[in-house]
Amino acid sequence: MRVSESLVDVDPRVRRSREAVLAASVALFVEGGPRAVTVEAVSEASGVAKTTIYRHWRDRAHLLADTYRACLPVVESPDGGLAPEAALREVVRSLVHGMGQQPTRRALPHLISTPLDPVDSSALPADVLAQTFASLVSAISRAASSGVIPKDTDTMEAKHQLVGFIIMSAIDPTCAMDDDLADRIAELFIAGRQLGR
Amino acid sequence: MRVSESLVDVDPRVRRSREAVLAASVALFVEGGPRAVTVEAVSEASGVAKTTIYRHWRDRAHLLADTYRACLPVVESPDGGLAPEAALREVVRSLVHGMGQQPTRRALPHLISTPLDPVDSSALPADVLAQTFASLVSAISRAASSGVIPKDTDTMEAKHQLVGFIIMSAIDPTCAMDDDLADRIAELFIAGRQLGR
DNA sequence: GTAATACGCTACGGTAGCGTAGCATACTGG
DNA sequence: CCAGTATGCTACGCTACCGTAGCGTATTAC
Repeated sequence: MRVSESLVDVDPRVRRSREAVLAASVALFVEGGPRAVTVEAVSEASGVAKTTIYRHWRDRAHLLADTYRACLPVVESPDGGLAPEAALREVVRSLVHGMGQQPTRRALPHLISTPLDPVDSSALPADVLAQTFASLVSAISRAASSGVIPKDTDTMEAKHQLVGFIIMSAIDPTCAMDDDLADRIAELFIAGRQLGR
Repeated sequence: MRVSESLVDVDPRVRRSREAVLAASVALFVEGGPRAVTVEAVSEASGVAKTTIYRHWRDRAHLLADTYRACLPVVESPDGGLAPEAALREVVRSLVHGMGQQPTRRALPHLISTPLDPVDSSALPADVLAQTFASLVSAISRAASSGVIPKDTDTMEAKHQLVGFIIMSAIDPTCAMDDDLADRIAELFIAGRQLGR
């Protein structure tokens, strides 16, 4: 029917409720992980009645899935006109920036383990987290095929290397997630790949 | 009173029960995280009566803490006679090996997030995970002060770099956690540090 | 063999959370 | 102003899980 209906909820009451619920839900998830996201806790924290929550989400699993999504950063793909090396650096910057944002940063450990939870993963898209790193993977591939890093580079291994560095930094609350760090991560990665073996 | 009593349980019934419970508990934790470790589930999976479990562990939190510990790898410190670079490579090998072992490997995502859980972390020593990386940190420090990597290396940053690489590899079930990988991780790290900036 | 002890079993009481029903109230769009 | 609709509220029934009590049985050490 009308596609716009799901995007632009005309009734401001609906918009208000949804936003309040999701904000509270994210806050609870960040603070205490999936276990803290109970419908009753969300209701109390948001000021939205429990019954109203169930009018917008089929069950707790669907609410949790939306919460999970809301915690993930949006990593934009780099400008297609950029050279492979610059594009790689740009993606790393974007990733570091995204991972450094609240609530992503504090939710990160939970974001990693929640998809494995046999209860809480029920309605959770398994590839949402992987999707966050899609542009990084393609940037690595471009860098490899263009010779910025060795052509026989194992893309997945390189992904583990970069993502691991970024995530561990983000998990450490004392770590500044700025462009300096991003550039250093990219630099150490490229330098090691060029020299190593 | 007798210190030995807690270490050497003379009664084999006690030993049997404890081992059966912990084995089942670890299996449940690996499979479904802390949420799956319910006293009743452990009881059923182990064949040990619930009341017996409570005779050995004060409450669920203490059982979970032991389970958590049992999932962590033991990383031995490298031989003190080893040169800094060799020692670093050795620690990385040991870490990669330890993280590649079951049940550590599959439990890893849960091991990262559980300490942050306001419920399940109640009796969980916060530094147990960090302790696992203690020998790595000291190896990095030695490598830096001896000039294998730049002397002004940020130890914590280097730790994030190495631990992140290792953990992300371990989380990927398709990744072979062998000495080849360990050596490559160490090599890429050192090469990048020597050349980068 | 015998006393000590660990264990299994059943049955509790209590709590937290899920998801629903029904009805009254407040808000929104026209 | 009015009809439609979203919301709030109370009260449920249901399930899973925690932690305990009491008693009979089996295993162990001596």
